[in-house]
Amino acid sequence: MEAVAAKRILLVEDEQSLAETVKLNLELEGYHVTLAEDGRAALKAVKQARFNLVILDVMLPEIDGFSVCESIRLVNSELPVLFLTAKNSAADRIHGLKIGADDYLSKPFNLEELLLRVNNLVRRSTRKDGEPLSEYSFDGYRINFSRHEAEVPGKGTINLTKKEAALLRLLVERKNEVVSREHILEIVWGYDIYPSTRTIDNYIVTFRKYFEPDPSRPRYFHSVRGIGYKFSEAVPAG
Amino acid sequence: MEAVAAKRILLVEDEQSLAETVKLNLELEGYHVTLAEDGRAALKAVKQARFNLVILDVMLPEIDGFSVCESIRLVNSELPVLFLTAKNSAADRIHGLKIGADDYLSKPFNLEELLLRVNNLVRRSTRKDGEPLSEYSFDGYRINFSRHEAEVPGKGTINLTKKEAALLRLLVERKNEVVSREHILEIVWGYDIYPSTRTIDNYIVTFRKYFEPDPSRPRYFHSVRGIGYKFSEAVPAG
DNA sequence: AGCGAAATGTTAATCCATTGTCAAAATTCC
DNA sequence: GGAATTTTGACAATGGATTAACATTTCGCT
Repeated sequence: MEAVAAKRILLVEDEQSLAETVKLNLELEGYHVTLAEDGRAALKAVKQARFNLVILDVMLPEIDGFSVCESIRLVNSELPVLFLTAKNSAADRIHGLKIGADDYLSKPFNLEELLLRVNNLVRRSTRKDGEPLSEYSFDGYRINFSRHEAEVPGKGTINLTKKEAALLRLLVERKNEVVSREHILEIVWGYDIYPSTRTIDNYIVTFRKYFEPDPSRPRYFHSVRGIGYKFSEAVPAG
Repeated sequence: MEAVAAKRILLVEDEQSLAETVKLNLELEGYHVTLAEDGRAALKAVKQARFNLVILDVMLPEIDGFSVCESIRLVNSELPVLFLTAKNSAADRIHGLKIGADDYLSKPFNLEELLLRVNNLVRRSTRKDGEPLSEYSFDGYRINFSRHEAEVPGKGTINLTKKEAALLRLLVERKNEVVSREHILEIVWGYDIYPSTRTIDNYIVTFRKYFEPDPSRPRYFHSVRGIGYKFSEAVPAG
């Protein structure tokens, strides 16, 4: 039985004592909490590490919480954001929700309520999607993830290694979507492992060798610069 | 192009006029709304049909909302539940959240806020694999942010780069509003990067090439002199 | 109206971070 | 210990982001 990795929360709050209280309580709930004291630090943190939730104060030095949320949303639409703020007019709440917040709690807040709402958001966002794919076919190729095999017309059967199978499955399960390098690391490698970014590319190279008729002009395994990779079933050749 | 099935909401509220108002507004948002006037009817409805969200009043004849929620949770732990109620003590909210509510809004509530929270809950819970979390369509164009693609009738599919996607998204999210150059720089580029303002124009040029039938006479990407840019869905041609 | 300044449109060229590639090193697994 | 697998590091190649330069439009001003 493997231990479940602690969910990670980015807490953005400049008020020292409040931040400490919240952090402590979240940690008691089993979360791993990173603290950022202003908007700039928050954006930096989001770029560098992977979080399951961001708790954002609105009134921050430097960059306000709303802007931080907007910036996050342009790049990452999945990451749940919870606003925690003294601004409590309906207009503020609506603004927050409109720019992509998932919840909005106003100060002074009840700690237990915060924890419950946090649990909700984290639970919802980390829920597994359906059955893991065990087999997948496209254009005559056939991949069997549980057996770690791939059949390639003309080439015969290829044995996939563990990591190959894991990464391939991830890309196929998210077919047509761009999967970010961060996400790949999170899922295939795990949170606290940081292999050099060359590592991922190497697997892509391998996949291209396996599946691409012309590896230098990929039809299936596309790279999206600055973000990650995308597996897509080929479109009819032009 | 397949039509997306309307999301289904079960609204449990005994107060006639309020129920009607909420129902109407949810329907305007494109939801299919079923109304139940008491807890018993609510439970029956949940058994008979599939819903994407339940909006529950707490004070109900026959069976109160809390009990309804608990019953639902015994059978279905996924179905999002939103409480909508006059009971607004912290204790009530906590109780609601504890027994499995996903959100808790107290009367009197702001209608827009309700709609936003409903959207949130439904969107997150109905996301299936491969379904984009964020897509935007207008006039036959289709922009898919999770794929970083735009479909243009007649031209096929265009790949969007990182910055293109970010800026496009910002403009689209603010459709019909003017977004200032300063704001664009802040949100898309960040706070310590100052590219020449020509840079933004270049992206606009690109967008016009992608989307405008006649790039020199923009219908979608308008510049507002001295301020910034505005994306607007085309109005009927004059 | 006509002029000039300022803002925006447009193109092409440059720069540089990201990715492709491969061989060698490190690690893991029998 | 030896084979398979994974990771790293060096270098090349690529393509997206940015800028510079020039064209055009807009708008205030007389």
